[in-house]
Amino acid sequence: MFTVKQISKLAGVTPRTLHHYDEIGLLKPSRVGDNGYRYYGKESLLRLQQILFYRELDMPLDDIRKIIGRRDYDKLGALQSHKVALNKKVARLNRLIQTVDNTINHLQGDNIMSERELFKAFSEEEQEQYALEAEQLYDAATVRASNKKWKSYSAAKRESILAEGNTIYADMVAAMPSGVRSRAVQVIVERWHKHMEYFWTPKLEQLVGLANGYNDDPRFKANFDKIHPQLAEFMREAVQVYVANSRKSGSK
Amino acid sequence: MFTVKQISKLAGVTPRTLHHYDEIGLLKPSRVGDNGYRYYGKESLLRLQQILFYRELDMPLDDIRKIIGRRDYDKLGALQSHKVALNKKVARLNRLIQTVDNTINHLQGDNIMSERELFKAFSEEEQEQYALEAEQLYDAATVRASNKKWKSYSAAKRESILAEGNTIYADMVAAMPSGVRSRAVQVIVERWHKHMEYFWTPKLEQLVGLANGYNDDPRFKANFDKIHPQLAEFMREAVQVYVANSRKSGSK
DNA sequence: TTAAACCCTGACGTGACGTTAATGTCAAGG
DNA sequence: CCTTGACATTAACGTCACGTCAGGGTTTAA
Repeated sequence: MFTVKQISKLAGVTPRTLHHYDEIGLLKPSRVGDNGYRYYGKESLLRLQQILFYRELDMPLDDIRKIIGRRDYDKLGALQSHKVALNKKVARLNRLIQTVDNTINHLQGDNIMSERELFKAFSEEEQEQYALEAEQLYDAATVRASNKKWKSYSAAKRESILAEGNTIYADMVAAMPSGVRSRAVQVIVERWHKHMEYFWTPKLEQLVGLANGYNDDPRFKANFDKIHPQLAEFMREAVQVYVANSRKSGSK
Repeated sequence: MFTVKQISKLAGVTPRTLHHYDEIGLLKPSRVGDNGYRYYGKESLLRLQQILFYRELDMPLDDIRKIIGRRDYDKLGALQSHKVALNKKVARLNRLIQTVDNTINHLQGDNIMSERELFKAFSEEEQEQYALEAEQLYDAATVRASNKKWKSYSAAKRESILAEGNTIYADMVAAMPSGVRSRAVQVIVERWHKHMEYFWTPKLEQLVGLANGYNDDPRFKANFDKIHPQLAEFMREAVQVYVANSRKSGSK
């Protein structure tokens, strides 16, 4: 059993916040002493953690109460979606950072920025339009086929394939400054294209969908962010250029 | 010249917000028509962008006004620090994501979590306490010496040193799952120790300070986060173990 | 037994707008 | 010229998540 002060220290909130949460019925103490003191148990801790996650995503306390108050409330599912939401926040912040960079260059006269560009990272919108596309790409059949191919390799082979992948992404990060259209980057995209065939043999258009998936699908995005916060986004643009070019030269 | 509605669409704020900013003298229109209409010019856009960046970092509007109102206000410098602050936010979110993962495992019974762990990503604290130490480490003399040594290398040599560094950090990320005390990690720390001598020859204790610097100094931290969001923190712990062990075996 | 450190309940304050109301302005089409 | 609809204005009260007193009781360690 913890007192308000103890909880407040643990969770980084003030006692007043706990009073407030009690008042509005969001987090009631497990037990109230005869002296009126609030005592919280371990379940309260877990519930408070959930509340803080939702609050982190700017949800009104009233809505939070409604959600975690439902008797069929699914803790695990909620945590999964917290992760997705937090990843989106990270993506947004990364776009903001990109905008800061652009603005710095803009002020130094190195590039020009339209009015829209100045703010495009702030306004949400224009996200998720690729969601359907990605959904379609990662359908059950594709995933099954891809898994099968992967499992057919020896452990050593798998190691070396993963290593090759890491090298490609590392090279890509190194080449980022030269821009998505640069020869250097496009050569790496080609290596990446070849590399993908260890998993499945994508058609040219599917490459774009795959690169979109790197951005939209949290499973991938998180891993890419570890390498470089702008890598997924950069890859998407680079692959678009690559596919556009390949089509031109390939179809004549 | 833009009207309130136009600005609001561009920047993703409501007209009411612009009214409010006018009221409190944070962002006044470039011109007010005879009809009382507010008209904003391009300078206003840039100023609004700055305001939104500060707001993104949860700064009170009153403070924002004071800062950008100063006549020696440095736009570029501000943007630089926006970047640092945004990167800190990203790092925090990554820690939160890590906590979500841990909690998921915890609920599935795969690991146990202390009360502190449940919340450690929320509470800020335990950042920056090494600030002084780091300050001391990066004093002018050290930095000068380090720069001098670095400049004495040929361009090719520098390239290869940087590459070696990248390899070490990549290997470190790969070895993270085995824990800070594992043989694998400690061997890599030793390689890192050797590697550092290209820059200067740190005394054993200074290694700890250096690794702390990776966490505390935003210049380094941002770069480490690009490789892996927990790398800087992991290095700090690993180096502490390394130094403790070296002292034991070295001094007998 | 006394001080320090904790607890309680009101109740009002605050910051950044949202919302509503009542009213004026402008551009386009009939 | 007149209407209509989308814009603009000011004024003023509402909201949300607490912060901040004020006034008073309780617990613990010296």
